[in-house]
Amino acid sequence: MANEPIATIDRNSYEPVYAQLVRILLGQIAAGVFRPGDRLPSEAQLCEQYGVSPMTVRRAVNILTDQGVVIAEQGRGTFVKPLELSTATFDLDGLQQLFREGQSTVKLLEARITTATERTARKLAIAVGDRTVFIRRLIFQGEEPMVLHREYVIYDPTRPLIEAEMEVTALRGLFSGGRGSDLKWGDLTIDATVLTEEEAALLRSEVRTPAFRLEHIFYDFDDRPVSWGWFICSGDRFRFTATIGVPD
Amino acid sequence: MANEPIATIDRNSYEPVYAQLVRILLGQIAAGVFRPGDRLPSEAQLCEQYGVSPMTVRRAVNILTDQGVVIAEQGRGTFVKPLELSTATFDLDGLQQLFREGQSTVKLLEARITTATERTARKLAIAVGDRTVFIRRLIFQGEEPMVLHREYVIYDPTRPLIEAEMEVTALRGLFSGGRGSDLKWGDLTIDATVLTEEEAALLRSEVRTPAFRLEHIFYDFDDRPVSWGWFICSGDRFRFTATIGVPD
DNA sequence: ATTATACACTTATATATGGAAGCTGTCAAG
DNA sequence: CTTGACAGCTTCCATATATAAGTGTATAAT
Repeated sequence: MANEPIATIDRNSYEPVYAQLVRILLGQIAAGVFRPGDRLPSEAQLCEQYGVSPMTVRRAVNILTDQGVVIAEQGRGTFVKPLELSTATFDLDGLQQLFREGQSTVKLLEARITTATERTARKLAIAVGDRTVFIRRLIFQGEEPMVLHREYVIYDPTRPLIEAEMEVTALRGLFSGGRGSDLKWGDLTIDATVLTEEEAALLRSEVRTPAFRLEHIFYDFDDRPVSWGWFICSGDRFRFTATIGVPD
Repeated sequence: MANEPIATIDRNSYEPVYAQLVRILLGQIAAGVFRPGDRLPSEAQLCEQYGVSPMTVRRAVNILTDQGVVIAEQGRGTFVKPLELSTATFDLDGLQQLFREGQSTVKLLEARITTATERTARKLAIAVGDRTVFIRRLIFQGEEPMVLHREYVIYDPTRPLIEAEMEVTALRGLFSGGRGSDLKWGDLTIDATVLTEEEAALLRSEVRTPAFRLEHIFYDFDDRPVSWGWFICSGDRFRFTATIGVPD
């Protein structure tokens, strides 16, 4: 009767019991009731304290575990994890918001068939001289040019990919998951770079402004590259953020 | 008898049944058996096909769901998600590897007590002129300087934080989760920048080389900032990578 | 023709139960 | 003092069962 928890489970809530338990435990960790290194109450204790079944407690603890908030050691207990920089994950929400709600417009600067250079051929796993489609787009937010996009797509007359890719909505589809394309997976890398003269002019910025270069290669279900390209984002208009630990 | 799965559950394996099921389903998605937009077999069908209980199937499907590979719609079915750029998450593994296995050494360049400037005071939520500890470190990989670190820590005589922070192992602790510090959470942002003259000299690189600036603020359990600082990583030695979709 | 109901099928949640595996301390035998 | 067996705790895994809730279709009533 000593450890009566302050928060209780609301059986009439729409929020499932296991989710309530996750929320309660997260709140206690955030409030400092359980600190890094501390042991959480055992699952049996949690069952009794909150009046729920073992499987429900297990589910809640599992969620905390693969959220990286706690670590469970068999035979010893469940412990609150200390801060780890390496758990930080940066996502592309900032970039994605660009393509929401029609606040952005895509202007097609160029789209033509070219022959692959040595570099392009290597990236796309084709032969030098093979034909590719080169696309250049500029993404505006209102009147402001925000992102420049260059992309090489393998030229394949049997596929209607070219026409689809050239549509202004193609980019949006990539971000918000539109049509089920025949792309299986992709590799992304972020590099630090500076704007070239051409890029600075298009983005209405100064030459040599620090910028991000988000490179992407997409593969089809035969694991063959389909497209290679990159986004150029001026560094004074973009940043990536992450939060580690358990904020309020 | 039509849909006998090729892979089966190994009851004698150390790998739990639910994990085996996750691996099997991921493999089938990667192999193109189930393509974006397709409906997975219903949970009841999976139960029968693999001879496992509903709860086990549920657990496997749940894992796929919060891995973002599939999306489950109540009453309709579970569907394979198409590629989404926004699901890409970049982690700091590259940076973390720096601190593994003693391959890196930390050289303390400077550590002295200063008074907060306007900018520092704002970041640390203190008054201008309050005392802080300024730390400058250089992280080497072998003979090569890789990362420059600057940090302002609130000066608090009651806490032995200063001595702890000044140890060369302090950085490693932050990355690999050493001692359970009294830090509750932190904010991280990545900016694009270029090396200043001082930074270029220390990192043995050219001035104005593109670089990443990883800024961090850590808070204690009273939600008050404890330290503010940033890492400078030359762009030709660092990049962030991510993979989306289901590769082999 | 339109609307309402019923039914089949789906995922979502929660309970009760049993056992396996790992850690830790105690206690007795050597 | 050391070693080994054992009990009691922990998390981990899997099953069987029941209820709830969303979706779509077929059917019956209006």
